[in-house]
Amino acid sequence: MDYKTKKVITIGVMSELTGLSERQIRYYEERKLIFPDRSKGGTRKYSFEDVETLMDIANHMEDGLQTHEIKKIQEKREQRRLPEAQLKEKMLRGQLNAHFNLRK
Amino acid sequence: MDYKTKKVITIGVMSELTGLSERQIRYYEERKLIFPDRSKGGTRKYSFEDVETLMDIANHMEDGLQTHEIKKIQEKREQRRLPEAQLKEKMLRGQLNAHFNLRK
DNA sequence: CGTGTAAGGAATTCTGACACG
DNA sequence: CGTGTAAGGAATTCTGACACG
Repeated sequence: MDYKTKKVITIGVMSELTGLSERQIRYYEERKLIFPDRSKGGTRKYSFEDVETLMDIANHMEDGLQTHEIKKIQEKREQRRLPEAQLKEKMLRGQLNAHFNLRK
Repeated sequence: MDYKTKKVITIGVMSELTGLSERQIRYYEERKLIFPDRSKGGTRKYSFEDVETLMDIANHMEDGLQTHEIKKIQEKREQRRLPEAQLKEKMLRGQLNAHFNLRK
């Protein structure tokens, strides 16, 4: 529906758009920083929003950050974007997970 | 720059987005109704604006119009979209072409 | 840790043509 | 006229691995 979030871009085009190598783009996916869709055949599909995310990642990498640090930043950004109710629910789930993980 | 006009979509995705076959999409290009970019390798790249254009074409085809009729409609639409100055210039060029074609 | 690369295979796309109508 | 299809080839993408560091 939305031009911004519709996943339609191949990794080759993404590479041109962001200046990153395909290797880098796939690696950031492995590190859970980017989440492409897949075609039936298995080829990755990205959105324009993903282009912005990748350029953001590229900037952070230039600053010498590690992928897990960038992941943290993304999570905080996501929290700030959430409404109150959802945020509380999310935090509660996190506490529950921590609780049960400790008891295991 | 613009999500709407940037050519980044492959023909396979276009086919899914519009419901048209790749054969149909290529044919409309042959009839000068749609103008994809090409990658270095030669694969077609479309924009979201092209998606809208194709769906418009699909509607006209359902109405039983022929491709050259749809082409005419596109040209009129393009004229309406042009500012005065450009329009006059365009018409003048057309007259000049007609003139020289006649004298050939 | 982050990225390049060669390897082999699979998915995707391309063109020109034949077919039908 | 508009579209399907089989054909052969080329471009694109995929994964897992080795390398460097």
